[in-house]
Amino acid sequence: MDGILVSYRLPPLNGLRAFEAAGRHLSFKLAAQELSVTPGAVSQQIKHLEQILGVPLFQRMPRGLTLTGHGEAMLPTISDAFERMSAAADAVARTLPTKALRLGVSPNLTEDPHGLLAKLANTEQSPDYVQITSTDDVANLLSGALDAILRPGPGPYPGMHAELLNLHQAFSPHAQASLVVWPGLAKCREFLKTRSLLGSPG
Amino acid sequence: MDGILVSYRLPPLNGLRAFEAAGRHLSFKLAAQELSVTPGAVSQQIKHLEQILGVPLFQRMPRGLTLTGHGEAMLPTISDAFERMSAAADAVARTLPTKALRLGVSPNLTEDPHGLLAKLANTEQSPDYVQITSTDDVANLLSGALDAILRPGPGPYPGMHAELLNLHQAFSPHAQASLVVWPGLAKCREFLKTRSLLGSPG
DNA sequence: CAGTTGAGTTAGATTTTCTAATCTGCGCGC
DNA sequence: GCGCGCAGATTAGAAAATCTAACTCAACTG
Repeated sequence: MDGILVSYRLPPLNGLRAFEAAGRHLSFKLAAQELSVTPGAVSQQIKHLEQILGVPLFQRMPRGLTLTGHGEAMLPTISDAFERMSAAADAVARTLPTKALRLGVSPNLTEDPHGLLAKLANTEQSPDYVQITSTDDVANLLSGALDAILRPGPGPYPGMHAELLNLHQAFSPHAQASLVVWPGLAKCREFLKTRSLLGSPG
Repeated sequence: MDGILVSYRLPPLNGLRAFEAAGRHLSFKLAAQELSVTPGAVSQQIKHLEQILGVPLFQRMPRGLTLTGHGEAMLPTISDAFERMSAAADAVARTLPTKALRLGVSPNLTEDPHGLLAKLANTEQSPDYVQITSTDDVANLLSGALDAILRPGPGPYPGMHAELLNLHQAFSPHAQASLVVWPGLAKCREFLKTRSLLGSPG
């Protein structure tokens, strides 16, 4: 009958996440891209958060965003808190979700005249520790469906570990490509082996 | 075509919330109580989180819980991050969600022989700044449906601002009651007025 | 002035999350 | 030693949160 339990008040966490991304980009559109949803979803989440808090966080202009004083006051702490959570979770999470590194390769790179992809996928040069999929979509990293992605060009990929490689036997039409992985996987054996199969640091 | 956007990886936030509460209480049941859900929901959320992270966070015994090494490593940082978020949001949130203080009064106190409740609710002594509901349920505070709750007995109400009052014209059968509010509302005008109407510091 | 861009809004679909009921294993008291 | 109670697991189905898709609006662009 006794022992009333309460804890600190917490606004909707997904709304906070949307706020944090939108505040960082100062754009609902970019935030939506980062979160792999539509801008409308971000708009709704943030509107909901603002209703709960009772204060507006953004000043909407027909084109672009500004943080209100409240938003500006809140953003650094929220960003920081998410970063800490992310770091804590990464430190604990199993480094490799499966026994093999699940690698997505950009379709632009699969026009492969030298068969490097095929080698990676099928020959003894590509043992069990790498699984290849033909995809370009960074969302696969975010969702955890893939561990790494190989894409032409240098990036940037803020928040991820990305290495620009000189591909060993050039994938046409690109000589260089970025190998992008979760930061936590940058030192894992499967990643290092795969990297050396693909090329050398550029 | 360019401008790939990624951010830090983040496990399911609601799962983290459940983990944090369960880790603090070392009990799914108490965590569920704190979060105003059933223990089954907590169990599911945490199982999901463990699947995403790829590591177990709790060691389940038929009776009671233990944190695994991973859980123990993660808990302090996660708790800390939630506290920071909560503080940042509280600092920014409007102190009073509506113009009136929405007060819940324990049904145990409504057997009110002296009509103080009625006075509060209906007479000129209770102006527009207080709205009374007959309820006991702390979940109404957590959900934001109410701003304050008056309950017999001393608490404790960890994380909330609670004041033990000697009720002015004793509510039967209790002479003392706790006025429990969100910490952010402890200094607001409507709260102070309502408190003085109810009683004096005990 | 037409075209583009970014944000708001809505209804309906989808997915997530919760509940309620049942099951399991262990400790405790009688 | 043997029910009884307690805490957690599990499930199907219900409920709620969230997302999308389509459209609107306002301002900047050339």
